[in-house]
Amino acid sequence: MYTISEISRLTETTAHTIRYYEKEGLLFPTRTTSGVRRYDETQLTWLRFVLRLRATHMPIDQIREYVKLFLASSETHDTSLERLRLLEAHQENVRRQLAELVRTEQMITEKIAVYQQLHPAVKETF
Amino acid sequence: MYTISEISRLTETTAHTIRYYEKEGLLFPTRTTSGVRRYDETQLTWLRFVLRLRATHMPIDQIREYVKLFLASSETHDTSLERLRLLEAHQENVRRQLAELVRTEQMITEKIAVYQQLHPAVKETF
DNA sequence: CTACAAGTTAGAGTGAACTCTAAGTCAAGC
DNA sequence: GCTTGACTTAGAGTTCACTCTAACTTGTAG
Repeated sequence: MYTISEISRLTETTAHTIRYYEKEGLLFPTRTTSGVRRYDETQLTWLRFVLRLRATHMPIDQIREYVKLFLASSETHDTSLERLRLLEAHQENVRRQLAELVRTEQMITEKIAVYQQLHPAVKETF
Repeated sequence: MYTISEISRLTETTAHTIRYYEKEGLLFPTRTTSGVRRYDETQLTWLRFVLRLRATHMPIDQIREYVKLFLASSETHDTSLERLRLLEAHQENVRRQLAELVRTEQMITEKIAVYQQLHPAVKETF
């Protein structure tokens, strides 16, 4: 079981942010009798997953939605299909971002090539 | 020469945002005698470049820095090397984002595969 | 000439995601 | 027992990038 500072160090995320995520309904650490947060491996793995989703610009609202579906799932009401849909939607998003980045990377590379030649005849357009 | 609404349509950007970019020192349209903005092809091309940089999360501050260097460049003081450095820095950034996205895309694809199997033996961990 | 669409401005407001503050509690080592 | 440092909270503040408002002026079609 980890304290917040250990989790903070392990994920390179400030304790502030980790508490913020909890307040936003993304994390559920257990507490000691005196109210101190304790995180197990499952929570650590989950936080790492969340950070990955955040790094690829999935809004906190949507991540919370995913968590709520997970917690709401039961024998009588299976939410796995809805969670699958959420993941697929984000996958689509990630792929769009990828396409955008690839195009921009090419554009920058071309521009850099122009600068590197520094051929006086090359007309700079910003 | 285009009006702001034409530029807005051509770049799928609101006129509000285009004016905002001008206030932030990214755009320099000419003006009619009565003060109405007019954009030429160069400005259109440049705006498209800016939007590309923004779509890949280059901060407005850095884009402005690039513009300032461009405008400051002269026979006596060539800023092309500094501009090259800025572009290289952003290229590095774009590549980091790319790596992040590729990793996350793989992770989501794996997770989706798990959901799609819906094998009861598969232990879900969020 | 008039209507009205489209332009202008300064500056206020918004939303997302943190980020920090202040005031306090608690656990461990000396 | 005392100090130190890590933890707790509610809530305020910050940053970024827009986004909008209100009051006004200008361009154009009928």
